[in-house]
Amino acid sequence: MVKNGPHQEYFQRYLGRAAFGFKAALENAFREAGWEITSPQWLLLHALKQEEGVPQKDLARRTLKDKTNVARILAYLEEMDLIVRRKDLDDQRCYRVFLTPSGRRAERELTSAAGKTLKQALEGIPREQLQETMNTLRQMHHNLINL
Amino acid sequence: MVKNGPHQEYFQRYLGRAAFGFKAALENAFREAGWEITSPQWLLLHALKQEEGVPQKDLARRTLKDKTNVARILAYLEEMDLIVRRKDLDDQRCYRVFLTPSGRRAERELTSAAGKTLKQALEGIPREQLQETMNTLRQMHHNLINL
DNA sequence: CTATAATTGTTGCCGCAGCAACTATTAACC
DNA sequence: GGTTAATAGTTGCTGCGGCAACAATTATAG
Repeated sequence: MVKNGPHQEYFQRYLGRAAFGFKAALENAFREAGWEITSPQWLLLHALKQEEGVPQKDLARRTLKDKTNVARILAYLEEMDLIVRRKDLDDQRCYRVFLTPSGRRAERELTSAAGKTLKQALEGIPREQLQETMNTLRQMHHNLINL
Repeated sequence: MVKNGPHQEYFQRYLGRAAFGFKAALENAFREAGWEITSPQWLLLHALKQEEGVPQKDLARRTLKDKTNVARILAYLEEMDLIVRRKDLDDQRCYRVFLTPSGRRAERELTSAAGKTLKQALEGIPREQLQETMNTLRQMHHNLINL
């Protein structure tokens, strides 16, 4: 505790700054690409691209978001004509969510911009060090879920 | 891009989960310690402990928060009797923010709980790997600020 | 000394996020 | 078949976070 204390406090700070800074950089890149889209909105579009026609519940599970939240973000995306929600005829409780053509275009361009941003963020970091870092983050997440 | 793409996408996911999971674990630990305090609120208390009597502007800079946000969080903390704001007599524009006795006690107990939580989160991760990870996160943040 | 500019903090608006309570629909049980 | 339980989604409330506009105070320029 005495030996590790200071290191740990720095760790916490760096983790927060990296995560937060990346989110900001993402939204800047999106804006420069001509899309006024937030990072949570993009995450939903991205999840939707990988599995279209699913009910909101599944999107929530995939993106680790609250179902309430997913509903509201989808409402925004629907206003922007990036997605559509259609009632499932077999189960009238749930919607089936689809990308519109412009939603598909948005997802493609935004994902491309996100890829470039991530590449810039990781510039100058050796491959093995990156792998090591991912192991750390994964272990950390694993430690936290049983808590 | 083709070779690093998948790694990078995982990186992004792990970073988000680690940061997010830690925040949740923090607030659980706070609750178990008997304090209904959020992690941003604790960060402000912690910053205040290190430098008391400063105007809100300085707290905002130190915690990387918007001044608007600091004002609102301080309002909550003041309602809970953890801090007090007194007008600076020399410069009537700004307040001087102080911890109350129970605020000082809260900061001590919360910081202790946070230290334990961080220790648990980093359990089983070798020292050098942790150092390497911190270097990565620091480099990442550095890459991002000029963007 | 006065007019302008910079600063400190607040308010309003929007968006993300979690929780609890609610409606509507489907499933399960007897 | 009809009551009960489970599920999908929405609404309300609260708190974090950023941005723009604003009032009040101080600093600066002429």
